Amino acid sequence: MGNDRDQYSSFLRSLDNSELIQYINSLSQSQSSQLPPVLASSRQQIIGPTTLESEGITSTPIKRSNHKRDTSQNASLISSDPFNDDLDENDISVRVPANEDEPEEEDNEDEKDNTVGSLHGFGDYATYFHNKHLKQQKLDQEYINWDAERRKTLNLSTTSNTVLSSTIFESCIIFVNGHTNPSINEIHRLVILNGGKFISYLTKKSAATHIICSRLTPRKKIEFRNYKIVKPEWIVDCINQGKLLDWKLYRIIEDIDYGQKRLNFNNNDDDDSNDDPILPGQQVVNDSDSDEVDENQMLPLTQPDEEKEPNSQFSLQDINEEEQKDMEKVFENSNSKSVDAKHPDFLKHFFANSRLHHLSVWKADLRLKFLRKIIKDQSNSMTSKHNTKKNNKRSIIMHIDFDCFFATASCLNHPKLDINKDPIAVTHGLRTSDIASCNYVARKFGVKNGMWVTGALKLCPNLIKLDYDFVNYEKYSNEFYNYLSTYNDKFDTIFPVSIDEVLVDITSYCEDHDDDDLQTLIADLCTTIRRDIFQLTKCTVSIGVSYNVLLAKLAIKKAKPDGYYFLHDNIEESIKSFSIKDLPGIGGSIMEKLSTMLQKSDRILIEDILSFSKSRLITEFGDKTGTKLYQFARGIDDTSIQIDYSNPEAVLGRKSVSVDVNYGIRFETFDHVDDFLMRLAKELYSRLVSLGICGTNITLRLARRAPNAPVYPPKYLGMGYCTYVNKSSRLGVPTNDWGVIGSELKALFRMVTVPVHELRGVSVTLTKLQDIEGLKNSNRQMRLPFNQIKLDDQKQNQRQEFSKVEKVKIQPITKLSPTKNTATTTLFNLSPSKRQKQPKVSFLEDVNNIDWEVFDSLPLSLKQEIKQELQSRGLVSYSPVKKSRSSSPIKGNGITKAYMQQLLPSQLGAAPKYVRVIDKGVSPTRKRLKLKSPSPQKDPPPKQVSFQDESEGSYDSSILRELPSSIREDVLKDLEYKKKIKKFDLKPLRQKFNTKIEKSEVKIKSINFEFIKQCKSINPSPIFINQDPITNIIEIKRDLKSWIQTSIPQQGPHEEDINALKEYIMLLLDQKNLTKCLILLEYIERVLIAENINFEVNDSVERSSIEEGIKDWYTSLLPIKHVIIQYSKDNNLQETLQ
DNA sequence: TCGGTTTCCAAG
DNA sequence: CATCGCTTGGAAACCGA
Ligand SMILES: Nc1ccn([C@H]2C[C@H](O)[C@@H](COP(=O)(O)OP(=O)(O)OP(=O)(O)O)O2)c(=O)n1
Ligand SMILES: [Mg+2]
Ligand SMILES: [Mg+2]
Repeated sequence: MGNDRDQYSSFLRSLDNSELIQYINSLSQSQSSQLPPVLASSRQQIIGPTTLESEGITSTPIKRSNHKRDTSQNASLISSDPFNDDLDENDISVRVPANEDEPEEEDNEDEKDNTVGSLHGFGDYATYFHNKHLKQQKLDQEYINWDAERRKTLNLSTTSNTVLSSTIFESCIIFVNGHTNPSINEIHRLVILNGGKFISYLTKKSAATHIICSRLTPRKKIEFRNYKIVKPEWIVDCINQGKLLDWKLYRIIEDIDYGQKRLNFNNNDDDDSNDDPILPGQQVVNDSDSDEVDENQMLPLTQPDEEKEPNSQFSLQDINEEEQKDMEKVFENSNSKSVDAKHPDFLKHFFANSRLHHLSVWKADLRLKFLRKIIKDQSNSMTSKHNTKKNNKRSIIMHIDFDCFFATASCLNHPKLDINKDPIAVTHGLRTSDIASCNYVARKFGVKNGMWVTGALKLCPNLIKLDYDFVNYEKYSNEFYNYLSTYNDKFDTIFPVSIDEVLVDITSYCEDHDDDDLQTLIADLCTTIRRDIFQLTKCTVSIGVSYNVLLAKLAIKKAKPDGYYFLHDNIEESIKSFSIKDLPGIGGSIMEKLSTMLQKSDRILIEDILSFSKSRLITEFGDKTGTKLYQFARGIDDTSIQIDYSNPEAVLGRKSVSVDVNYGIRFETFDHVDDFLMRLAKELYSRLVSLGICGTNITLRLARRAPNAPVYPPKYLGMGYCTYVNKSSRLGVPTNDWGVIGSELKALFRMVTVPVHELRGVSVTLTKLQDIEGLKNSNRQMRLPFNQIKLDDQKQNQRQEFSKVEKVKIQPITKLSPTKNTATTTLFNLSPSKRQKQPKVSFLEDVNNIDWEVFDSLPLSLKQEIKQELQSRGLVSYSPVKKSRSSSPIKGNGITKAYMQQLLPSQLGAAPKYVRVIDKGVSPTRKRLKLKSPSPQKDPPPKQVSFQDESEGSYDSSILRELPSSIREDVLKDLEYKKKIKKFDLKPLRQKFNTKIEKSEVKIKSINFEFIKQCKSINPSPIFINQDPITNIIEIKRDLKSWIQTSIPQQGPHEEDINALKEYIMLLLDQKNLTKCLILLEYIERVLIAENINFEVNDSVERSSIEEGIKDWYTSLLPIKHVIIQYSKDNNLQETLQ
């Protein structure tokens, strides 16, 4: 099936835009005669329940029966379809809902997937490919004939041309993969002119004899392992020498195969390692011990509860609130059994208890503080000591880290326990719960951080489990960092690594000290620091010191627990016995690979990899990783923690913001997912606001239950073993608007087609970040993009709301589909006899609209492919990348590179209030954390720092939408605003429209293979009469739409623009492309109507302006319509243009 | 070969 | 009952042209 899928996507790729649209259209057409029959047979998808489900509709029996009626109607309509077999099969597979009264069926999803998937397995595609294939062969033959003809007429001397007609490749079927030289078109030409067959798709039936390619990715290597794969030179040489040369001389694959091992290896990691720890040391624990285990673990477990109250020294209110919430939670739990991500407060609850979340937030906060300090220092004293530091001197790095931090800290809540004697671990649960930190007593048994409790208990049955105490962790850490800050003047850099660890550059501190001197100096320093921190926190830290970061980290390994170590002489020798895993950046994966390379199953030591050459390591691990391995093994590390003071943000500024949840993800319906995505968007929004940034790129990452993984993973509400899918989209403009983000996320989710019940994890990442300050500055000039975003957003929301709320409305559309289909069909046929007068509604149907309805009901596999294809062409409406690119006039301008979006003039008084409301509701977790923080560094950031200024930075389109209309009116009435649009955007758009026409002219010539173009020019053949040779109808539509949307508020289109459109239409008519004219015109009218609806709710002033614009549009269209009608009359065609 | 996107890995 | 498997960044792999 994977192969089939590849073929299908390459089929999709092979279509030009018009063809692709036609194809998608055809999926909804019961009697498309223009397109391969296979397409018509796909029509059955219309009736699937997916549309309803995917839009979150609880379908009513009435509606469903309507669907059924449609089905039978369609089936009977096309009973003459030559591919009736398929149809019957489809009809059989149509589920007869036994209990139509049940609005939601979860298994529905399953069934639909299976039946539709298998149904669509391949029969249909194969048929299509076959037809396509035949067509290609026919074209090839025609070209050969034409070429022969050409030679004859031109009396071409055969000697001057290496391309001779011959039969060299008579027995060959050639397929080209990827980029080649000569190009695929050239190879195509060469092959068919020399007797060979050329195929564009690798179907099973028409297996190629040879595959031509220059470079193979590992994956393709596996895919093509049964083919003869040769370099392009083979073709050229064969022709030059006039005979078929041995392909083996041109093979591209050496006999070595790396691919497989990696694959297996990847399958092995993850959960299994947790379940069955294969650890060195004491593993011999009998099951008979388990009785004791229970006793031991129950006893200490009760202790944390007794001592919960002492924590409440901070912000009593918060604690009380939290307890209240917890009570509610418990109450709700008892009712609904479980709190998973469906619960509205899940995020808050989850993050409040997630250690990893805390670690991440802490780390980010520390980094931010650090960055601010740097900036402050820099502006305070330009002649900083850092500039005078000697670079040639070897640096000295100190690594300070708390010993088993969580364990130690939690243990302080339990005076009866001895951290040095009792085996202690911090964890939530009893069995499949992670151990965040275990003390060194437990580690002697082989217990490790990150291990599951069950695994740890096997190693250390007496393990004592303690609760988390995030508040105290933070407190101790603050003591730690505050203490270190007293060394600010002495140390070069104090770089925060995490809540419990720092890297310190003490090069200057150690300056002017000889070796002996240096050792005592460092010993004193370490002793002092360790003593002081212990006094402050009652927690022990260890310190490692050496000449670079790598060695410092290795040194601390030796120092722990509760010690320090200065690794200074005989370095290469003394690091030999470290495990590979001790090297920073070398984890389980690399270690596994090394162990297979070395055929060594136990611990890999540094000395083991000294034998590998640098080049060997690079070929195995890649450029950087290989080099790093090689150098690390020799104690070499050029990682610097020195800050580039001229541009601190380059190193320290964050590059992405994300919200991940891979726990508790259990959804049944699309509604659940949509709601959750919205909540994620809001969470993201609140983080963005508090950071004062916006982002341009959004990525949705989904974890899906792996095929072989159990539905219920070992860990309660855990994710289990998963496969992952990423999908990203460029928003075109920076935003922090949760409405925009949420809509985009929903759209992305629909693209990746992970069944809702298989979902185990969701994460959202925003990248291409920009400071909100910078955006505000260019605000005035750049309102248009914002306007577009808003419209896009509205449109998307409208689609959702539309189907969700207004069931009545959706029904006519569904019912209309047969009617509309005939309308569309006539467009393609241009057959007057078939034409009938259509009600206006159906006439205004459009690919972008109908098809989404139909599209949503397609089988997931199909949907995915088509979506991908659409998006990769930038055709999908919810991926407005091209539009924003093309219509953004200031793009690329160095200073104002931030083009504006959501910011409104800051004199709008009411907005900030609104912002705060949103802010509060949206980010409770974060807020709470901040409040609780006993940090004394809460003072407002220095003026120089460009972050912050939350209240002002939060104008965005979601806010605009909900602003009182009076304010919105002010915005939209703003004359300057409109002028700007005219000035900055309309003209470029008009230019663009003109170039579009030019481009389409060019494209006509180059749209297919070169030989076809030649073929066409000599003999205007009818080959393409049914195809639309003019490029990119959707692109044009896209431009049309933005043109319409921007021009409506300006009381209609500019005259020149209309003229351009008219010329374009006439050009199309010249090419006898009435079809496209009609499509475009229909589209314009449809957009106008849609815009009309969009503004329906607005107040009267704005309303009248809009109406005026729309009216002007209709007026402006009249001449164009006239042109078309005239053309129709001239050609004896009736049209239904009104 | 190049640039954009997706996948993988690591760390705390 | 359980359990709270995040977040960021770098690098490799992939992919299309
Ligand atoms: N997989 C992990 C790793 C760490 N942590 C938390 C708990 C640790 O206490 C804290 C600090 O991480 P360290 O790597 O510093 O580990 P410890 O401080 O626990 O032990 P060590 O003595 O090795 O530093 O981060 C966690 O929750 N999960
Ligand atoms: Mg530690
Ligand atoms: Mg640490």
